[in-house]
Amino acid sequence: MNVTKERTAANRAALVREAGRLLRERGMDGVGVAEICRAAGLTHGALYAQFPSKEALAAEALAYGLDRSFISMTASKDDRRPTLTDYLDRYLSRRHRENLAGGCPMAASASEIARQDESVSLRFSEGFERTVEAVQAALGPTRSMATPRQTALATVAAMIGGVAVSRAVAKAHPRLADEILSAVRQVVGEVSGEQATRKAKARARR
Amino acid sequence: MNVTKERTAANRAALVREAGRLLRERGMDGVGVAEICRAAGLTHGALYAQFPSKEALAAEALAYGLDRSFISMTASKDDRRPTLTDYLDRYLSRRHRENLAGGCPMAASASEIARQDESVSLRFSEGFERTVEAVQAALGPTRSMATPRQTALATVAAMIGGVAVSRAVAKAHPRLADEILSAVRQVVGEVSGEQATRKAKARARR
DNA sequence: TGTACATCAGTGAACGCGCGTTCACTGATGTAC
DNA sequence: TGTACATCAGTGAACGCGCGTTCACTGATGTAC
Repeated sequence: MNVTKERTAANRAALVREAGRLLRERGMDGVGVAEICRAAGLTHGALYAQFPSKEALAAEALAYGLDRSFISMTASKDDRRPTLTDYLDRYLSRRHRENLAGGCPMAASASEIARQDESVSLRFSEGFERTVEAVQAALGPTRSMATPRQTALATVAAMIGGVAVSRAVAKAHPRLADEILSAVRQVVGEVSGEQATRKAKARARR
Repeated sequence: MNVTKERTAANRAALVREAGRLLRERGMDGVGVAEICRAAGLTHGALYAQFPSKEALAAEALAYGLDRSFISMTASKDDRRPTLTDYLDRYLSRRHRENLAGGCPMAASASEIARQDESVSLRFSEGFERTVEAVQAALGPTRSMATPRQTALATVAAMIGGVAVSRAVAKAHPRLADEILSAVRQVVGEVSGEQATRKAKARARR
């Protein structure tokens, strides 16, 4: 070896990290292995010492990105457990919308996953399920006929859809993009039994 | 010319139709101009007599697909105006999820639009706005703090997200895919003030 | 601890391939007379 | 109506290009003695 075990592990981590970033930003066919390897400080041939194919790297990058995004969404705030309000504020924010490269892979790639193979669908499913469970655990009391599970599933689907659609219209209609985020934020907050605060009521009036 | 004006118009229409179908199915980089032209019964060079580039064809195909999808969602049923229930049943159905090629382009391509240029974002925005207006016009009475506009925006975002996410998990977890569709169907129905029927109550219990 | 050598992560040239686009050409259509 | 000819949609070979992957090679690391 011309590198230590530590160096090898660091190189592999860099490949996964940079692949995730670039794939979220440009999509599976929008970025080549050469560029991913360059971003990780390697030449293109190096990839195949660690992964059997670009697709395998993409699957691992997706899993890693889902982990990071989940951790970031559920991270403590001021040393207290984050509430549903925190989840929604973080996810349905302009900041998240503008952070395609570093944001949630589900919002970045939702409609492309259906075209990848099953291993990618599996990683996506795991990330989605985990998020649904976290949201379900944070639900407040609702007057809905739906079960908590149904409410959580619909909430997460709406969050992902909200960010994806907001991004899709952002170039042509930035104001509509903001309107979508705040509408989903408001309606999902109500649906999921978020505690009604003065802030929430003010938001509704916007 | 070696074709009549009628033939030329028919060829152009076939290009737009087949491009839409293939692009929804495989994405912008998943299908080449040669295959699109072949599907339309032409050779690859013919495209450039009608469109300046593949991207221009894709933008027109998106607009055409949005029209078709909108017409199909808002089509009369048994000679009466479709209700919100009809919209939701049609959109959030297994049939729609499985019909990637012929379904709504917003669900098929949501997360890819953000990476295309502004002309594509503009077409998407128009289709989205039109759908939001149709849904808003069909809303029932709600007890929400949200405005009708906000409710409609969130409803359409959730519909798109629901179908996209359901497709993303379908390969690995078909049961979860069904669960997502019916959860979004149930919760969105309540949120948008759908008239509570015996059927809706039965759906809630599922 | 010192020496000999096997390992294998990483290099970079090369592979075949399909991509989007260009272009000289064809020939039936549509038009001018 | 009949004739001459300009038009231009469509053809198919060719273009340069970047893609994912392969492979012979390098050489410092890690290991066996």
